[in-house]
This record gives sequence, C-alpha cells and structure tokens, in this order.
Amino acid sequence: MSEAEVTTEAPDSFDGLRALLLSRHDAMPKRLKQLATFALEHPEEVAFGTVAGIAEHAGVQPSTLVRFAKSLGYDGFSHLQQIFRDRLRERFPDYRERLKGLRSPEGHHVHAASLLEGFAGAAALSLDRMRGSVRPEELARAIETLAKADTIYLLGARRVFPVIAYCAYAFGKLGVRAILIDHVGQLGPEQLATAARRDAVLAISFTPYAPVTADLAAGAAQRNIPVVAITDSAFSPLVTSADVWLEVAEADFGAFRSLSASFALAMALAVGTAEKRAEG
Amino acid sequence: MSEAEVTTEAPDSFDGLRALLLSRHDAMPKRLKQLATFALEHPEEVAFGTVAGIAEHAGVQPSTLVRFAKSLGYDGFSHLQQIFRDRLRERFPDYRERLKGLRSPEGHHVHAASLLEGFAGAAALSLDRMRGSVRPEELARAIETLAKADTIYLLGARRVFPVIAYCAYAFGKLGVRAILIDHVGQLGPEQLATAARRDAVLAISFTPYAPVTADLAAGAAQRNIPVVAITDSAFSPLVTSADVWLEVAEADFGAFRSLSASFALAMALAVGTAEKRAEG
DNA sequence: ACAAAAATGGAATAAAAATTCCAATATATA
DNA sequence: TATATATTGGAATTTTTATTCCATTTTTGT
Repeated sequence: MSEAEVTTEAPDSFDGLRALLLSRHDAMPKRLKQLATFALEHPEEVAFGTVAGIAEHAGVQPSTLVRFAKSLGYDGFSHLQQIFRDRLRERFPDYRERLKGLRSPEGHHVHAASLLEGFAGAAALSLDRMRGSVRPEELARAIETLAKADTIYLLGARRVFPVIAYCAYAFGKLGVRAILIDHVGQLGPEQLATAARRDAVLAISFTPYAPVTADLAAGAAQRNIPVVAITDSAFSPLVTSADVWLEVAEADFGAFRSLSASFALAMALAVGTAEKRAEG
Repeated sequence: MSEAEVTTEAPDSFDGLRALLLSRHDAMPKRLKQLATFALEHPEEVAFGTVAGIAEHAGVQPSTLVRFAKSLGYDGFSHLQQIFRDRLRERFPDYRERLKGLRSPEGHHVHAASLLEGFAGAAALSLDRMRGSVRPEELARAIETLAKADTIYLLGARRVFPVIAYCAYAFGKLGVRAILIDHVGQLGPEQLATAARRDAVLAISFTPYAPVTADLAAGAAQRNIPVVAITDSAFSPLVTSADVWLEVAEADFGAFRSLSASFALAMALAVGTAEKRAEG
C-alpha cells in the first residue's frame, strides 16, 4: 500500500468497522479481503484469539493481520482487536434488551422471533436426544456396511428427502459413488433397478412412513442388497428390511419436526464411510 | 497454601466455578477472597484483562492472581481466564472445547461416535449463534414480504438445496403456493420465467456461492420481483439483489457445515408466512 | 508469647505474543 | 516487455504478559 494511506478512518465501533470493511472490500488485495471476510464471519475468534491463531485459521501470515489492522487506520492488531472485544462486552446487556423487546406487545416481531426460537429449540433437543438413542457399535456397523459397498443408493422421500439429497452432495464431495433416488417422473424403481449385492442402500423414513421408501427398501432386501436404515422407531417398516438400523427421534414444534439430528447422523455416516475406505 | 491442596476441583464451566468460589469463599485467605469477589462481580474484566490490569483493579499483586487460579486447581491464570472467555463467547463452551479436541490433528483417525458428536456439536453451535445474527424486525419484514406474494419461488442449489427442498414440502403442507426451482435438465431460468412482481423469491446461498443462485436472484430483482435471502455474510452476492436478507453463519466440522440453523430459520419463515396470511 | 505454617508482595525470569523488516513474488503501468 | 509499485511470506526482534521464586509479613495453634 505504498505505506501511508489510511486517511481518516479507524472506526471505533464495530458497526462502523463493518461498514468500512464492506465498502473497501472490493478494492482490497487478496489476503486483506480474505481477512475482512473472516473477521466478519468469526468475530468472536478475532475478539479472543491471538495473532498466530487467527492467522492460521484465516489462512494468512501473522504479519498480514497486523498490516490489515494498520490499513484500516489502527495502531496494530491489538487496537483492532479492542473493537471486537468491546462489541462482545456489550452483547450481554444487548441480549437482555432484546428479550425485553420480545415481550413488548408490538405484535409480529415478537411472534416471528419466538417461532424461530421454537424451531431452534426443537432442533437442539433432537440433537441432545440422539446421544442416547444411537449406539456407537451400530453406527460403526452401519459405516462398515456402507464402506464395503461399491455404490450406495440413497433412498428417502417427502419430509426426509432433504436429508438424502444432502447425502448425495456429501458423498460426491468425498469421492464415494452414490446415487440419489429422486423419483423424478416416478422412476424410483427403475433408478434402483441396477443395484446389486455388492452395493448398499441407505434408506431414511419417519412416521408417517412414505410407502415408496418402505417398498423399495423391502425390494432391495429381497435381492440381498445390504440395507442401512435411519428411522424413528422399532415399529418402522424399514426395520424388517434393514441389516443395520439407527434410531433417531426428532422433536417437533407446532406441526413440523426438526431434521437436525438426522442431518448430523447422515453426515457422520458419510464422512465415516469415506474415512473407512481411505484406511483399507 | 502449604503447597499441595487442590484435591479434585478445577471446574470447566462458569457455573461450576461460581459454585466453587461461593462454597470456598469463607475459608479463603484475605487476598484470595478479595479476588473471588472481584471475579464474580467483574467477569468480563477477567475475561478480557491482563494479569497486571486485573491485579491492579482488584487491589492485589499479579502473583496473587496466579496463586488464585492454582488454588482452584487450574494450571495458571490463563487457564482460569479461558473459563471466563468461554462463557462470554456463548452458552455452549463444552461444545466448542469438544470440537477443538475432535478436530483431527493431522492424519489422526476419528472414530464414528466422535464424528457424530462433532456434527451434533456444530449443529448446536450454529443454532445458538443464530440467536445473535437474526434480528426479529428483519425476520418480520421477510415474513411480510413472503405473505404478500402470490406465489413463492424457492431458489437454492448444491449444498443448500436440501433446505429449499424442505421449504417446498413445508409450504405445500401449509397451503402456501410455492414453486421449487430444482434445475432439472438445467431448466432453472425457465422455471423462474413465470415469476412476476406480485410473486416473491426466497433464495438461499452460502460460500462458496453457487453462481446460478446469485444469477437467478439478480435477474428476479431486475424484474422487480421481491427477493428474500438467507445467506452467510454481508459479502454474499445475494445481498445486492435482496429486499430483505437474513444472516446465518453455520459452524463447520471437518469439511462440512451444518444446515441446522438454516432449517430452523426456513421453517420459521414458512410457518410465519402461513400464519400471516391466515390473519388477513 | 513463641514457633510453625500460611499468605503476601515484589522483583526476576520465562513464555507468549505482537510487531517490524526485508527478501521474494505478484500486479499494474508505460 | 520492461520497470516500477504493491503485496505477500517468513524470520528476527521487541514488547507485553504470565509465571516463578524468595524474602517478609501475617496468621494459627499451643
């Protein structure tokens, strides 16, 4: 930056800093831009971390952090960090204020926010419950089964379709061959027709169990294709078809159930499978 | 302290620490008692301060602070300070710590159960963070925008496709007309072509932003179709196209980010929209 | 009141962290 | 394409911060 520069900036509030970062962002050199993004995405890390630690996480050199601070008009990194710390200090009273605001009979803000709280709460509860219901040995067996398979067929419909769609993304990223049965044009059975014994099916279904999923899983089991199932109770139709099954009971809020625990479990299966394959 | 002591304490949560401090308080020597009181009255100062600074404010010697920490069973002041910092950071310090421990220190194999813990932890962390980043007024505005729309077009690709797919399910259940842009046959632009001013677009995109999503959202904005966006930073290309945008920063574990917070937010939007319509 | 043990203050030392500096690389300008 | 200019990486240095140590004071138990 040819030294100098800096003109009149160095905002002393977090909001001011964010504004400056946003306005300058496009004109910044690569590494500084990287830091700007990182700082806004991980403000607590900047508040508490050390130059070395933050630099590593953000993928830059320590010196770049100091330069970054100076280019914004601060004395050095420590000065910049102060802004982030001040903001965190303020957050406690802020939060209390916000809760107070929530109760105010101003109507819809309140309601919208409590909806969000409700869904977040249900998700957190589901995650917590899962600790008790998924047994490590079963999980390990499920991973083994998937790891041995040539191709993994992903089966799930309606409410749980998002989970299985995400599996397709994750397996792809991990280099594991997987086929998403998406039922386009109601071609589910045909999409699964090529599956053989050396493959495996990962099926997910919760009450009210979508008939397609149960039927296709049963068909696969009859053809001796290994089936790994994620479902919500021992009464699920998937259980009879499955070689290994994992139990997940999602909590609900209003009419809608969370999917958070299922996602976490699905991701663990995907990464576990990829790791297992890398080993052997 | 005749050296020794310490027995089995060193609580790793703030609440545990407070309990210990209160129970021991009466039996403590003068200066340590002074510090116990100070620490509980000025926790943020302990979280952010330096040994010298805190010592001065509390009216003791720096060495006393170190002694204080050790008498509670910690390695030293820095260790004690960590407890205070974790508390300020969020209410899930255990998760953060656990995540740190789980992150494979290179080549180290993480077994199945800790994978699951890791993903569950990332999800919980994301949910908790969302409390801070989504502002109730913005959420209410987003809901209003969607409630006014005739048809809602759902836009999201790759990693976030599951979220938008779930929105399609939820809106359908709730009797809200919504169209999922699923890009089958790369027909995304055509699927969105019928959208008009009286409609609205709900778009989701996180880093690395899928170009289609940004492009289609920008196109919609140019045609004066209201756009509600869920994204992860102010730098997102969606921000420029959006009439209202909501910020969600998902935590990651290994190479994969959680989607839990996004799901909770999407569900809140869906239910909020349906309720708003039912009202008037 | 006396000895023994504990607690304290403060300087000395060690450890950790921030900052500076310069050579190497990349980017823009003519 | 050549030259100037900006950017970056990384080691060296300085500064800050935590910790240790020991002499002195205070407290405790007899």
